[in-house]
Amino acid sequence: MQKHSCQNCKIRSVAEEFLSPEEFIKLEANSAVVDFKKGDVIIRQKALSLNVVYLRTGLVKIHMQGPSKEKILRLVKAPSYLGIPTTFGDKINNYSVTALTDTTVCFIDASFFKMLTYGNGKFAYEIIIDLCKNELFDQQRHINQEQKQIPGRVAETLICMSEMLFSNSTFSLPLSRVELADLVGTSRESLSRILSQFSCEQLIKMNGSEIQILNKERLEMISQKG
DNA sequence: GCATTAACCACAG
DNA sequence: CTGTGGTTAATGC
Repeated sequence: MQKHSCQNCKIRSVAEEFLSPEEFIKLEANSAVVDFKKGDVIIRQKALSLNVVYLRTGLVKIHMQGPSKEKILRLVKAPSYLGIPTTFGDKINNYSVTALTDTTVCFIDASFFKMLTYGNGKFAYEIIIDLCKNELFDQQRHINQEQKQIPGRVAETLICMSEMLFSNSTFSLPLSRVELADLVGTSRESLSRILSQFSCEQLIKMNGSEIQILNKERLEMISQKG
């Protein structure tokens, strides 16, 4: 186990700004830093949940095995808490979290994390803010996926990745085609076709996992009208 | 009916 | 693993 100091941590969460020195000492005693490699499962669906995770560095996918196929719910980049809903809301994890890059996380004992929220309103408030933002984001994406056609969903996903994840019009897809399809909510084949279609129309440039957005305006139009 | 959309299958690189 | 072509089912005009 890595040695760590929570109070001196350079990537503390917003909520942690409201912790007292005593709480930091307790947090330190109730948490552990762990490194994961790309592809490692950090939180496993159907496993007992005994901790909350704080993603310190790296990128992960939150995904869920549905009745028929796998669904990627959301990509999350550090820093962020992971697994709060499933730890507070159920004993058993409702979803998995898998590393898309090498990552460093902090496991925090669930009952201790609950104690923190009982005793520190400002800490809890920041956690709630975070959860609410995520819920709004999920609702928005859910309704978009429900009501847009596949080109619109793909365009939206590409723009979202470019803006929210990489802040760059050129980026390296952290997902395979199958995973991207699971994120967009379509088949691998349909996704593949849409991408090559976008590429033909000079909306994007693509080789392998490298994507460059060439015509964002047009992509946004496609995203809008679904 | 006819056109469009998207999933499923098969196969090739 | 990924791209493409053919086929099929559902939906809308």
